[in-house]
Amino acid sequence: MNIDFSKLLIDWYLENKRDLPWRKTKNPYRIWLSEIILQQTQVKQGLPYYNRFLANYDNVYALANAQEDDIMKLWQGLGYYSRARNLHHAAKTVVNTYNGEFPKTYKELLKLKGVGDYTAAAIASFAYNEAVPVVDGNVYRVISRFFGIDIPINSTEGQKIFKEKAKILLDKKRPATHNQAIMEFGALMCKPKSPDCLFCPLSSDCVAFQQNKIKELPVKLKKLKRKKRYFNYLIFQSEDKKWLIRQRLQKDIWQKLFEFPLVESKSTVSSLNDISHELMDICAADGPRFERLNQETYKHVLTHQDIYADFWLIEISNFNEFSIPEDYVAVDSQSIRKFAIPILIDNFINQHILED
DNA sequence: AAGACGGGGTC
DNA sequence: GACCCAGTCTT
Repeated sequence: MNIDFSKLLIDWYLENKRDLPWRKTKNPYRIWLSEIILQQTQVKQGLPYYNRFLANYDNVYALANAQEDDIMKLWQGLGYYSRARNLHHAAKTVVNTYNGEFPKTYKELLKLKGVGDYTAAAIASFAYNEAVPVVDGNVYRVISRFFGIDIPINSTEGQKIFKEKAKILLDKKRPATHNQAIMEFGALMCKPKSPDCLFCPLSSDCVAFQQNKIKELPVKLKKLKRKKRYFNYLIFQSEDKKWLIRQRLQKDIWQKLFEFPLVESKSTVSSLNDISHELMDICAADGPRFERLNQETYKHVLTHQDIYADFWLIEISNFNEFSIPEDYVAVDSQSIRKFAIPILIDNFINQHILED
């Protein structure tokens, strides 16, 4: 049965697989890079980032020697920015601790920052053909449906059950191909919505298909408390059209990205009188002119929060007249492009050409 | 064991 | 609006 399952999967895979660059190499650096980028990210979204990273950082030494801010800039727009920070950290580990050679086993790979259970198994099997099963969202779905398992895939018990199952199913003779196959199968055939069961090579033995439970499986616990946050960005603009930005360093969203001076409020505010900021005290004590630049409040949706953002213009003669704290950087419409910024800010800049 | 962490795509 | 995506780390 295991052999049948894997053989059918692999036969299907060899006929139907997509042509993806990280499948053409055994280079652990490239495989690792692709796996980090593809965490919680669709191939279509990650592919251009993979190519850009490789064009800029051809090998682990180049990446380890890079400036973190440059890596963040290259990562801009991909989300889950801890991946980029951990990527850099792990690159330095490989260079400094492993003498530039990637660890060659699942167990050792697991020690790298940002490399968890899935990614360690992916690298170990793809690059070194180690017989360890990958268990990602696709694998959970395929196994859940094929065996008709309705234990929640994101429960502790579910994780254990599905990982055991994946291990039993693995074709130990060709783990790399098997792992690629089951994930590709989940991505292209056994999709979350409207899977192609009529063309599925496994449908005759698929419990979910036979019992008409495709729509019910897999089961997933949903526990998402969303909160609303209200951001008021202050665009301090000098007469020579420069703006102040600052890096986010607190333990919060967008860590290490840059943004305009920010005041968070309990709800949307109708004027700047309702908020205060250190820079307003420093630069604009005598009631400066200000206006709201955006017509509609921006709504930016994240996993755990909805952000409502307004942008306020505060015109200043010249930053040199004031003692601006050192963590602020003055940029113009060109130089701000060098900094990693959240997509929300990027959208705003693109929609409001604040130049002449 | 539960929360936090982005942005894009689909239905 | 709800769900999903080649998950991991922190608390």
